[in-house]
Amino acid sequence: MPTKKSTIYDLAALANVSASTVSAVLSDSWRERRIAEATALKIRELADKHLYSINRQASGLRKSKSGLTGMIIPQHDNRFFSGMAQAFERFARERQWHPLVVSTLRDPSLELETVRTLISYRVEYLLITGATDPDPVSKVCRQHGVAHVNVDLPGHMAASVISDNYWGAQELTRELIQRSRPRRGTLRNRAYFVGGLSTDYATQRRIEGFSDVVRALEDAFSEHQVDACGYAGDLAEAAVRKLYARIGGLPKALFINSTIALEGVARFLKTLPLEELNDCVFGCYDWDPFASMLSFPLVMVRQNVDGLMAEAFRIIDDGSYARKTVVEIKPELILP
Amino acid sequence: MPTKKSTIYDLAALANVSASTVSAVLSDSWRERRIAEATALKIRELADKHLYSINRQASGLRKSKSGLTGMIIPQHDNRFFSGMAQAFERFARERQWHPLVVSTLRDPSLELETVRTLISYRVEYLLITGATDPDPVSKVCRQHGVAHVNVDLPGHMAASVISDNYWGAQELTRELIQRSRPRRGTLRNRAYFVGGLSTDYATQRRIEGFSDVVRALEDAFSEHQVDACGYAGDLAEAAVRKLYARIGGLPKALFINSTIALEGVARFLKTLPLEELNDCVFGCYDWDPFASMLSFPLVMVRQNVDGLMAEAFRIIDDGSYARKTVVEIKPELILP
DNA sequence: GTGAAAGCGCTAACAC
DNA sequence: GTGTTAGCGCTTTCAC
Repeated sequence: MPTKKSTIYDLAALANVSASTVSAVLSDSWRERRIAEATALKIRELADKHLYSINRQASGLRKSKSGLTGMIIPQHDNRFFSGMAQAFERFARERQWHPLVVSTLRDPSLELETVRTLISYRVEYLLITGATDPDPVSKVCRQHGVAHVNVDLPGHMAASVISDNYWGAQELTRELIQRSRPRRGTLRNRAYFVGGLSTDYATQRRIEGFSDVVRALEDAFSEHQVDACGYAGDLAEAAVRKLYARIGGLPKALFINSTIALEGVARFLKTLPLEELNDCVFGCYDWDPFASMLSFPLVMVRQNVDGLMAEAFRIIDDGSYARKTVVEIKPELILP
Repeated sequence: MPTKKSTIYDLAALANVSASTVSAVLSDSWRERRIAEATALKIRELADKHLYSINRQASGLRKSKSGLTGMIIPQHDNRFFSGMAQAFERFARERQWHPLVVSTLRDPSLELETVRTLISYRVEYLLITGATDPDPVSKVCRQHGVAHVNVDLPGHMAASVISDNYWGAQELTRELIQRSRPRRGTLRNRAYFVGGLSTDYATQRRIEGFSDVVRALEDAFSEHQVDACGYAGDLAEAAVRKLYARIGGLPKALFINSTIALEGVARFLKTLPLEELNDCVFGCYDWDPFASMLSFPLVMVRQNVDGLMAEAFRIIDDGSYARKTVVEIKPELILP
């Protein structure tokens, strides 16, 4: 078992050729160099026999290319972002790039640090996905000439590909209101929005979509119909409990802004009798296979993970990443 | 905006010192070299001003170290593996290693190819997680002297850290049988196992745990109580539908071998009246927050992601990865 | 306290 | 058809 790694020089010595010949054979430039078939074969054999593995640190250094392409995401353990990671790998592999996915835990300083690290490894492209603070990250990338695209959350310094949150929220709200039945009591005869953070761009757009549709289809809209209580399940649970107490029961429709919020809401709903649940229409922005099987009917919005990635790669492919465009990709409504 | 990257030579020229001085200042060996505080400060300033970013291809090449540590997983978009990825990153960061997570799609040839690529980038450690065929991968790692541990699925050529599937299946089965109520009809008065692949080590162990407990607590056990129909939801759905037809209703207890199988089973169960569901006890090996909120009560097994990773890193830390030990980590039973 | 120089493993221009 | 050579950007030994 050879413990010391073999290099092209070792192979060159064994084959009685020079290192450049070995290099040419082992990359794919050997046809142009018109190297003898026999020489090539011999070198290939030796490489196999001696378990040669190219040192990409060396070849990357020499070529000023790493072959690496990176993506940062907030977290791996999340349906949406792990789906994005999966799609990212597929698109990267199609292009023979080596994908690197790293999570940055919604921490702006970790986002920056991670991107700096990726740059020090000389990644050639970078997808900034769901970054809390995309612009400083973008700045670092630009300064180092790294092609990059913002995904999911838009920035002001590079092209962005995001979900069409406004449209998705409008569709969901329309569906909820159409499915709902009139209720006694002004307060309960309304649609309500719960979850997310109003500092968050995506949440803002969804609230806009929600309120615009409510204003259009119903007689009135009040600020009290929106509670951007945060993303955590516990917060959403508390928010809905409070709402229930305030308006004296469930409203006719409830827009829940993320599956994580839905987890909390569902915990509260489990404490209520079934008849009450069947009198309210629930909607969730984001999709989960099990959520669609809960005991109450639920309209869900599924983001177009593939569409987002395809567009991000299209932008990188055609070199338009420096243009500060924002492309919005429509999500899909999933009926119960 | 400086488009050309600056090197230690550029900084050296600007600071009127040599490249080796810059290098010492920018790594952390400058105290030992007793470099003047003033020199160090000046160099730091220049580095910041000129956006210096170390070239890790070069430094790695020189030091024969990459600072990289890799993990392969079957897929990102899976609760268990994405949880593993998240934990992996945490443990790697604690050690100042740079984590690389790549998915290999349960494809043995992609597993090999990916590991070869990671090795060509000179990763220093490797976690082989859920690999379909761990031994060839292990072989490549050994040949190149890369420290590695099998995780989730065991191999024969390196240390392995896996879930205690036998124990978990026993616990789950015991719980199911204890919670179940006797049924009329021999066939329906039994516990059944559905999902997974019998070629898969984890499934085998779970079937052993299941059948051993059934034999111990019930009068009899038959091969017909087990249907390792595959992992896909559709297959599990069909399997349960067939079982339902064969035994004339739901059994008294059902062991579902993965959340993905549960998705399919739940689709079938939704077509049945609630009373029928409440007469059967359901168990799922693997955990999902929404699954625990389905309309029928469900006992779940949650694998100890943190425990698995902690053990894998312990093995790497203490250098015992070459010993072919198999460590089993107990999962946790989640009652409805 | 700092500089000079060698070399990590590879590629590519040029030579013959 | 293949060899020679000069770096890519960094670290580290040795020198003073």
